[in-house]
Amino acid sequence: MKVSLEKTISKYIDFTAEEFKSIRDCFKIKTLKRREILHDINTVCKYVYFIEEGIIRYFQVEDGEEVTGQFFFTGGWYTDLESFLSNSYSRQTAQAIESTSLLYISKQDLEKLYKEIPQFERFGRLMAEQAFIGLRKKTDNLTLLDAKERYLMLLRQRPKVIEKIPQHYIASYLGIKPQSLSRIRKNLVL
Amino acid sequence: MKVSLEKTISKYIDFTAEEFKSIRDCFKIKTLKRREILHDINTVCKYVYFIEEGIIRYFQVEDGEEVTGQFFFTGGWYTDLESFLSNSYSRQTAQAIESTSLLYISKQDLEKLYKEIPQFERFGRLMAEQAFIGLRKKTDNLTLLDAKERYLMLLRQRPKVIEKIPQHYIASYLGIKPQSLSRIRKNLVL
DNA sequence: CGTTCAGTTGACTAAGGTCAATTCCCGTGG
DNA sequence: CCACGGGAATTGACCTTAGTCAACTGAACG
Repeated sequence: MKVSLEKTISKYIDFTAEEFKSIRDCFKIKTLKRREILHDINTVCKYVYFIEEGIIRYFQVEDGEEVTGQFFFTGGWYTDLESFLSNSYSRQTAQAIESTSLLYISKQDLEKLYKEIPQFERFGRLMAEQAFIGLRKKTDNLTLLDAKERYLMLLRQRPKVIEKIPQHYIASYLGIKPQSLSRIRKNLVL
Repeated sequence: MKVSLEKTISKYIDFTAEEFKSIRDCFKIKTLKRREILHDINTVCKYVYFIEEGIIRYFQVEDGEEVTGQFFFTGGWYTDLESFLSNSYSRQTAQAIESTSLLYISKQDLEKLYKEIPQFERFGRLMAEQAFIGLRKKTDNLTLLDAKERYLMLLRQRPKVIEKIPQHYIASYLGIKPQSLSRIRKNLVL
């Protein structure tokens, strides 16, 4: 089921029907098939994407090997913030894990909303704060837990990742190799 | 040398002299001696701190062992964002590495500024965005590089950390043991 | 169907950890 | 100002966790 942009934003700020209209008018629609690329490494990420339905992952490549950084599900937001803010070339690739429908907004339009709708700046702040807190959770797990504990934490806190995502992507997200994840899972079952 | 709050904020937003007065009036002064605790684990972090001069680190404890998460220098900002925003008990401790003078603002006063000075909300957004990007750099290094590469990256990108911070804190920040860092440094010199 | 790629398993390797002894340095008290 | 005590850093020997390489199985898709 598609998630509504209006409902999602209204959880954070209040706005009138006209205000929402001018918000909604800034977003365009895009759909991706399974495995299609949303934006590629070495290009500037020019948009912020809202996931109406589907799953996006991003990954970086190190020594010829994909390292998955994060998974974003229905109702979530994706951008490469550094590339988006500074117009620098992105060092990550974003890809649909299953067929995905997105709404996306350009930097110009986002800045227009920041100016025109005072509380939208607040929305931007709240999103950035939540993104920071989410990333802190990932970093804390990486620095404080070993591989098995990280897997169990993911299982407990984000079971949807375990259900929906191919195991070799999960392995690289956890900072281990697919073989190691396979062994961890084997030892849990026995 | 102390860094000015006014100059620091004015890099991000414009404000009048009166507006800055009401900003400045929200901050109180605090000084810490070397090794003094700024805020402790299992307490709510009620303030955002601006470092006029000095160095703060925060650490978490796992299996009885301190794991340093980050170092903050003169001109930087510190808070436990998750604890601050949700009034939850902090899982980290912040401590002065050398004698440090701080300005700090409460949540009430910060929210007052967000309401009274429209562009201050923008300042909050920009700070949160920069915090996110900084944390991404740390996380990327942890997931993409091995211990030696992480040390070299730190040496290249933040030499001040290497100069000013005791080595066993740097080790845990890099996700390794002091003995391993000592060996990495030894191998570089030879 | 057959090809391809994900996942599993086994044998071995390597990066970094652990334990312990030693040296070094620096802050504190006499 | 100096001496000393204790934590920081170093080093060696050995261990553990996760990685590597390779073979095999299985499911999915064209």
